[in-house]
Amino acid sequence: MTASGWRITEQRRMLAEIFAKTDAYLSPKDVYDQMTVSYPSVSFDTVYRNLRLLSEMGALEQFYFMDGGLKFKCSCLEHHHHHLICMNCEKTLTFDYCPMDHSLELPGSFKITSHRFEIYGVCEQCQQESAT
Amino acid sequence: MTASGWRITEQRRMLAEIFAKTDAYLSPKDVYDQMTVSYPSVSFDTVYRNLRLLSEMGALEQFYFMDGGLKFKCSCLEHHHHHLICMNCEKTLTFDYCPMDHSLELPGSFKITSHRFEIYGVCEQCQQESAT
DNA sequence: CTTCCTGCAAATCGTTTGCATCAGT
DNA sequence: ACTGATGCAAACGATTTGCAGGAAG
Repeated sequence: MTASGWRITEQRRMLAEIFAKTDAYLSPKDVYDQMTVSYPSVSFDTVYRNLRLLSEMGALEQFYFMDGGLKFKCSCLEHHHHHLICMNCEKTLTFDYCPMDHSLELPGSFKITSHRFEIYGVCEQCQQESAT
Repeated sequence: MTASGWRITEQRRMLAEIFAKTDAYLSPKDVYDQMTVSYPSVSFDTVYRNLRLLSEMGALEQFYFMDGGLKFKCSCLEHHHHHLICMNCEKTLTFDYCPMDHSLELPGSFKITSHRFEIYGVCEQCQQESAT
């Protein structure tokens, strides 16, 4: 997976494992916190460097939340899709509906290059937990 | 406009004018730069304070771009709508289509609280200018 | 053994806060 | 005059950079 020209270090292997295990968006701090559990000596900048490296390689999706906070998520495989994002646990669910597939009536000759569509809310699990 | 309990200062009047004149998203720095032209002594924190104040009052829409950068825009009147955003000049066009009006097939019992839909590209004017 | 990666410390950027002074009412 | 707003400087959090030592190939 990381074997495309880059060295496989323990830190990178650990990073990959963390993202393989979750379908949530993680902030650099989330990742750092998880890393330090089993590897207390990692430094914050190594986390940053490797997150950036992995997202430039395309292994991670990088993304800024509603509140401007930076997050990363495993981008494994994946065709075009959008996300449901739980505001509580920040796990994501994907769905295939894309508003761009529909004939939007857009003002004049605007050249479209990209779009962004996300739905925010509370996932089933978090609803149950908060109901207790 | 600002007369709902707050003092009308020259800085605030100027802020309002800047936003009244444009339909672009402006970063705090954009605003600051425009303010200093005719009022060189404003401070950055006053800009921040008033931007925050005006968006809490609902006069400005606050928003984090694709790149995580904070932006503001006049929210005058306005019913529910979404934006076309020019990546070049950051002006915005609004349109009424909303993907949430359509029956999306979403996974299970996710409780939706909000959504975000934006289209990015290049506006007509910027296309013409770059064509020269 | 060489090169890349790491950890540390310091730099930077955007934003916020505390405080004394100044301006609006 | 009173109170809230401003400007300054310093604090702050998140992210980036330079550099010397350490590990992967």
